[in-house]
Amino acid sequence: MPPTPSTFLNGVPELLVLRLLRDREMYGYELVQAIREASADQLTFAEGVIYPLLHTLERDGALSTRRQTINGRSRVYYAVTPTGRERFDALSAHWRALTGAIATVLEAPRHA
Amino acid sequence: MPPTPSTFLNGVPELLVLRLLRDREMYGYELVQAIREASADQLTFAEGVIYPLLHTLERDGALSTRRQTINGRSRVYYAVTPTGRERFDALSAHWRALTGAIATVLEAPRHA
DNA sequence: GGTGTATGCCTTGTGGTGATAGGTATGTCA
DNA sequence: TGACATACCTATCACCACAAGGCATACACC
Repeated sequence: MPPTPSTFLNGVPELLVLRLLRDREMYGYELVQAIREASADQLTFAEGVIYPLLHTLERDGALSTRRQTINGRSRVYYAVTPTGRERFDALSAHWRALTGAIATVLEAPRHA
Repeated sequence: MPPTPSTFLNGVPELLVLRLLRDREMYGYELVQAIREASADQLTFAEGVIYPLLHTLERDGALSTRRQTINGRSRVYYAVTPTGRERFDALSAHWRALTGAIATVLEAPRHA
């Protein structure tokens, strides 16, 4: 009966991943926690969401990868490419436009 | 390659339908245009989205219906029930919490 | 009379995506 | 030894917006 856990979250993982990687390169496992921490535990996307997303973004040319072994564990660092930067800018603009429009409808005094 | 047209829109039709019906009862066809107009054409949900949604909300007890024939055409008016009102309040709160959290991540100066 | 447009309802099929639930492997610490 | 964190991955499911139709009546225009 209650809305599904993913209500309002369509597209959000991609938006946040690109946003965080805009600051600095990170690896998947790190991103999962970074999103949770940056949102004060309000946003949590599991690895099953992040890893496939990273693969898609890399395949689309939005991210580049760099492999590195640290303490015997292998990490795959992702960085935003110029294409990815454009993608983030477009996504971000889309996000602002939509949330603005929705706020307009929600806050309108009355709908005659 | 660009994000799908429905990016960021998961759950939004339900939120807006309940919001508009909170003001006054409306029928499906009317809601389709009301959403478009209330958002200055920035938000458009076709009948294929709205009608099934109305049926689901009615089945869940969030909406009640009233049939009326006007000018030979049959209309189905929908009104928010107390259950629907609660649902809207919950959805609305969820919306504000998520958009707030996302804004926090987006606008953070830097993610160390 | 015929044609197009608006009104008003509806359904089916598909694609995209977050969620769930696994699996594999190494390092660390009690 | 066992438990837990780290770090990668995949397959399957459920949900929902979208596209693309269908059906019927009213009305305007030519």
